[in-house]
Amino acid sequence: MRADARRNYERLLAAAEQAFTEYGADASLDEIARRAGVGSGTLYRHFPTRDALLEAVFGDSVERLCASADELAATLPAQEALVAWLLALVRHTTTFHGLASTLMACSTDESSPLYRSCHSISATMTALLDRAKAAGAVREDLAPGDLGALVHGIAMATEAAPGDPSFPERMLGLTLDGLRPRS
Amino acid sequence: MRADARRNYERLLAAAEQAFTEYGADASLDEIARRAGVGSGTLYRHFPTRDALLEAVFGDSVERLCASADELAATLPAQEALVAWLLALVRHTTTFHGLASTLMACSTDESSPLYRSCHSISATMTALLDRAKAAGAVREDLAPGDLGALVHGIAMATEAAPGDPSFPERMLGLTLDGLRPRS
DNA sequence: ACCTGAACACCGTTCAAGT
DNA sequence: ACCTGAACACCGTTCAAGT
Repeated sequence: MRADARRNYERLLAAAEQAFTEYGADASLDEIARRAGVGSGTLYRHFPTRDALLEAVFGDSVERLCASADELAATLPAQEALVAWLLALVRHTTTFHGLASTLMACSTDESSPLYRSCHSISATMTALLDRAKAAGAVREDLAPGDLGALVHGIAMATEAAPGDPSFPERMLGLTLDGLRPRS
Repeated sequence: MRADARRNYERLLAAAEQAFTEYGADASLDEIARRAGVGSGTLYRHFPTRDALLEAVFGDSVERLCASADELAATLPAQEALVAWLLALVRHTTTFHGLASTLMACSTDESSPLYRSCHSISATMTALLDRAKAAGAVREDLAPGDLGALVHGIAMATEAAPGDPSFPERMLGLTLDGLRPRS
């Protein structure tokens, strides 16, 4: 990549992260280009869609989040590892408004730039869930997709209930209790 | 109200219901005015905000939904009445895309035209919840606001998972199990 | 090869001019 | 009293013109 192109790419990424944090996932793309000191066409050249830009901004951190599951699995009992990772997932997908619903929407669309991130998330969750099932901590008949939907629902509810830092933990606690095997 | 004003009001209401169903809660207001055969200024005269229009379109059905709780409470055991009504609530708030998050956002904003509907919903839910607690079917420490958040989360997840009619019921089932008192 | 910014089609909202 | 539709400020996206 040419030097000026690379510089513009980096500037766009920084401006996008700032704008997404400030205004949410539907921040104005024009505003992002303006903040980066770049023509709007340049933004579209580097990132053809909003999802491509979101993926560039957040893809790495999603991969790190998924990688962290190995450590949790190695140090914690199955059930605690699952809960801890799901909490981290909710905190991560609520770093800015609208990210949770965006990730939810692309989970079935293989052509989306965010599909890779969605897939990593669901694969990681499934692995932790299987381990929790094997340990008898979660009922066998729980479909990974259903757990994913519940967690995304909690993430979206969290976005609507700001100012209560313990909210995600409490919601996850209430929900996870319902996933225990019947005694 | 003048005869032509009333006619325009009715036309706007019909066009809005159609557009909301077709395009979701963020349907173009301009398009709604056009469908109603009315200038855009007329729409704003009758409904100063999008929320005012949403309230006019859906307020009555929310009141009917809340009124139906009495019948459920009279004919069903406490736990079943709660579950049945929550399912009806989810089905109602997912009649078109974006309604659930709109209702969620206005639950704390007393100045919103939708606040009345929000309040009716939470009051009805609290009554059914208290009855379920009294019957020993739900744990005493469950805050009504937390149950509301979970249900809204399920509604938003439902919007993102179309084509599975049993989805809301399954999600509610999973969640409600977790709300049982510990044995 | 890459960038710029004008151009286009849209949207929400307001308001002067009409009846 | 009520309505209309032009006007304004925005937005996403494209593309001819520049370097």
